Amino acid sequence: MNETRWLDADEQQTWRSFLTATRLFFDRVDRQLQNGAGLPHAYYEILTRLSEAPDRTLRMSQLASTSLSSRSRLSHAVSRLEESGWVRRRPCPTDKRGQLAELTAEGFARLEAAAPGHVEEVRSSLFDVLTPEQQRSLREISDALSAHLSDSPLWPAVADRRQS
Amino acid sequence: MNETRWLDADEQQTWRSFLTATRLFFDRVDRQLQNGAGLPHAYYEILTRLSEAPDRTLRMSQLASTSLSSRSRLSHAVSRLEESGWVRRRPCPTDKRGQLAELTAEGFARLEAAAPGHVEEVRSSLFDVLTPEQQRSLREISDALSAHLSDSPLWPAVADRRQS
DNA sequence: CTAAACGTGTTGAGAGCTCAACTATTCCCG
DNA sequence: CGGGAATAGTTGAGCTCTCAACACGTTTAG
Repeated sequence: MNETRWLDADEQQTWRSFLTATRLFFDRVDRQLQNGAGLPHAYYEILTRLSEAPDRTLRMSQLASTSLSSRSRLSHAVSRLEESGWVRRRPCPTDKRGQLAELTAEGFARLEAAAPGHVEEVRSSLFDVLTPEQQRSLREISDALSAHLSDSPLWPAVADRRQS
Repeated sequence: MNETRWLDADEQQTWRSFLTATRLFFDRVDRQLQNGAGLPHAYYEILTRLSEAPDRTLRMSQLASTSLSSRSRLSHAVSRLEESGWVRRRPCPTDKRGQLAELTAEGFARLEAAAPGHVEEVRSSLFDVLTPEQQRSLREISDALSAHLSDSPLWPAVADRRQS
């Protein structure tokens, strides 16, 4: 291992501020959804991705990657969503290993009911706080990070993790 | 309730990209710490804040607010850290309700051992990916969000939550 | 001075997430 | 074709987090 490239004072500040901002922000989003719709944000995302898919149906693995979930997490989540009746599982006709997850009418209704409160929270806690210029910057920064992080695997490799 | 102010296409993109970036990034940070030091990031932060305090000691409530933790979470966390021997609890001399949390020598050593790997992850996954200009923007954006979010309470009010 | 309100910290139940192990199916290559 | 490797998804244990309820000390107002 080489010498550690420590953070200088400026970087420290940036890092802590970023940490604080994201924690506060996502806490609010999670909480709003939990209070307002009885749904954790991860579940809301799953329902959203399903709602946008053709036939409101996706393979589990597709759903896992688009909703940034591990397979395991998704599996647990869908089980719970199935118990609640928002999602239905069906075997995949073309691949006997596969499973399809389908958003039910009840699930869609639930999502529609939850959406306004959620969007309002995102708008008021994020967009309303930033200037248009800052919004553009945030977009660029996020794109850069996403691009970099999605194709640089952690360590050698991780077993049951993320995407296909 | 008023009409929902939905997100337009541009905002949608920004929002999703932000979501993706932060999820990927914090997943990596968490995982690096978990693998490299056997510590969740929240615990690392607690140890860090203690290490910076006078006598490496803080009141539980102080520690909760500086580490962005709820009281309850902190209480559980400190219990676990105490079992591991990284932290010690002592009654507060000036307020019989209070508790002081103190970082032990072992805890400090653990933190020192964990730090290089953690910093390297933050640097390579965050700072190395952004231009100096983007780093400045990120700082401004984060400051704006933090400022806004820390003094606008959620809903009417929330019981057992965050800071003093 | 006392009673109510408030502040500080803890606890236990319930939920979600991670990790590792496992089953079942499909792919690939000799 | 046959067998090993890769892929799809699930499961259960263990851990952390949240929420609500609680216990106890402190402050404040009548």
